Amino acid sequence: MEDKKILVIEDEKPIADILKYGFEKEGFQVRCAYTGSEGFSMARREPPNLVLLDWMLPDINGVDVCRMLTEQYRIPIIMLTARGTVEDKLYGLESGADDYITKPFDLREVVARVRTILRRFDKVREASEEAPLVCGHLTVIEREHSVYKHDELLSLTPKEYELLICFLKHPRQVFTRTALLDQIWGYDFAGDTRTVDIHVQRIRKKAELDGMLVTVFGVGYKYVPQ
Amino acid sequence: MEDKKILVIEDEKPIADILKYGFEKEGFQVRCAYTGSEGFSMARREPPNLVLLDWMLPDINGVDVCRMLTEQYRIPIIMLTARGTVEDKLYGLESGADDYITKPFDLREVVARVRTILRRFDKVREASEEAPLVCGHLTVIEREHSVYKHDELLSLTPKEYELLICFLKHPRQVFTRTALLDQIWGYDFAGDTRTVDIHVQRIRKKAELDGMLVTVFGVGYKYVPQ
DNA sequence: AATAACTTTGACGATTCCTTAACAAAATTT
DNA sequence: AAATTTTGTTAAGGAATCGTCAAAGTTATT
Repeated sequence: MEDKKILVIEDEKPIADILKYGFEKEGFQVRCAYTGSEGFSMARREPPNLVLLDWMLPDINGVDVCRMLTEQYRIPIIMLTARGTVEDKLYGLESGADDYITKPFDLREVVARVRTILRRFDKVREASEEAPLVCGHLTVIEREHSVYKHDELLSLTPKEYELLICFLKHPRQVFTRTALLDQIWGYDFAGDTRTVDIHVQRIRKKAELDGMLVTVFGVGYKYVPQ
Repeated sequence: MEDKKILVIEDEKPIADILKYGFEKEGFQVRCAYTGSEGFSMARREPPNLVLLDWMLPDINGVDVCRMLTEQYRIPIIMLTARGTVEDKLYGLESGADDYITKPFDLREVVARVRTILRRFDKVREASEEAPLVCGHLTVIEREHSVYKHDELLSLTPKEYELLICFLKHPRQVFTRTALLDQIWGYDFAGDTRTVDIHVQRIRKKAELDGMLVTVFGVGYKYVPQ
């Protein structure tokens, strides 16, 4: 399901337990810390995807933990606060938290907000960060719209590029010619399905995918790594 | 782009218009209903992929509409509520809504949540369809159009593949040759029924199904596991 | 407007697959 | 037990699909 890691920093064990239970039920991996320093070291040892941070902690102020975390890592943080004044909330947000939730909270609301924030971060990372797609001797950097074959930049036409990406992103999945036409050319394409063949051949040559871009006789094509 | 259908049930026309505008800009198909009963009948006539449902409606309570919808169809619902208490939120969620959004809302957040929920629903549907079909020493992954015999990929022709799938999906059921011709070759096939025999023999060899793909003398063939 | 780049089509050979025919083997009936 | 029907097996011609090339058509660029 999901495999995002959540770190809960909360000194009231019952609340920490509720959060742990609720998020694990939704498929998250959860670890709990009961003091600020403990939480900080856990975050450093194994950076989670998101931190749920209590405002009031026995040793360090939650806001300070938040600052420490955001200074070193770019991990999204949600602050848990007792029902407070607007000033408190502003203070929390200024310290670097991405959202805040007031106690008592609705567990499903917390999960929903966590999902929203994680998704936002994924989007940002997809767009800005280099998450190259490496498939054997091919490396795709979508941000650059470029494909490298052993460090050599391939010059692909638009259709070739989209087709290749589609195959590389869905290894082993069979695509019929009409499915590829629908997906890449658009649902209103009226031409011959043999058009796909031609592009597949060109990709095979340019990207040296002869044995890996496999013909499934009578069905279509699929990309089989290795 | 996307071709998901959204149904907005909201009596305040300005809000419905904003939602319609926002989602259509993102490529969704949007239809609006201004009363609960109207919305219910629209959902029944042409089931949307997701419903945005106002909590306060002139004729029926939003929660009741939600119940009516979730009882009959498995359509995800997002409740739109005025800023309410935790109890209200819980009430809404318990009535079967998948998420709730408090007014005034940020249009982009609404779109984001809708996307999240639609994606989650797609995942669930995909997962149930994509579960590999395991039959003794054979494993079928339809998405890949591949059949494994003890981790060895079999190379099957189109007719062989379709025949095998048909047998594996209906264990112990007898198929006459004409039934198989109708189903796999098509109702307009004019050839000899012996064609089926040939393919059955080839499947027996390739998939090592000698004792399991059984001849029912004078009738046809059936697959008997074990 | 002219050029270049890309996409699409048509044709033809190569490959794979399907079907038929013929005969042997097995099961059922006479 | 012989005859008849049904099924298993093999081989080969024919049909469908695919790979490839060249060229025409389209779109973008200069």
